[in-house]
Amino acid sequence: MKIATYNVNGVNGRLPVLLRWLEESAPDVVCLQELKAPQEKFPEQALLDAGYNAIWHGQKSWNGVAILAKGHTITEIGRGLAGDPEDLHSRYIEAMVNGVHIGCLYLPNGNPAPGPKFDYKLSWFRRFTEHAAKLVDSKTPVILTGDYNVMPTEMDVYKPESWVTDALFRPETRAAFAGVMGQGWTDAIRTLYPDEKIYTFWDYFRNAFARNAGLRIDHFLLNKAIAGKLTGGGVDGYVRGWEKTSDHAPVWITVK
DNA sequence: ATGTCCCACCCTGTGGGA
Repeated sequence: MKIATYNVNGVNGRLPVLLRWLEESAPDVVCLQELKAPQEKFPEQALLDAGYNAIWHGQKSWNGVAILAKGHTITEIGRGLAGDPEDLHSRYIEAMVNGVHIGCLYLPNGNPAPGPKFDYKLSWFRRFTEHAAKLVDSKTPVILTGDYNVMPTEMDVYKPESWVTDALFRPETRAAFAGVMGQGWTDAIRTLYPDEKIYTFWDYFRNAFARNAGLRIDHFLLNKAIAGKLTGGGVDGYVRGWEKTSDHAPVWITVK
């Protein structure tokens, strides 16, 4: 089974890019982030025409997450994280697909830091960590994937020294990510490529993609029940070079 | 400090978020 994550940065603005990539990459399951579309403006029919069922949690202007699947039923488990009834952002949705528990997340960016947006990022991270704790030892295979807005280590940043005060790379953020990992999750892409620079995001500014000035911020976390079934993975970086493309590239893994 | 792209509204430009 091939499972992908893709921060599309506007599911309607990027629809031609999304459909072209789905056709070429043919993932079985896709987690999308940054739909930037209200619930009623999700392009359900275009995706059905491409062969993909979908569930989604939309929001006007910002955020928004979706799970797509080809040839499999998507059984929703829930949306949103427990622990803060005031949090109305659409940043989490989870479902069972083909016997795998799939969590699709869009962790807050958190800039500028410090400040209320950074506080929100860390509190969202705490709630996510509590949720992950309940899943790591499950006998059901669990994959938590999406835009974590964290570069876990210096290897994941083209120029670490210029990012140390950024919300995506501050010590508190990296510590929060390490806290989740400490529960026993496997970072699938880093496990497959322990020594390589792997990026999943390149800023629109300053010609970042051409310079390969990238960040690795889209991750797959595998629980113990599925970590041993990982067979491959990669970044569809060529998609980042297309016209009208997202600032993220799709990332995927295969599991047996 | 800058850069670029999305979305929504004040709606053919502007502002917020990333």
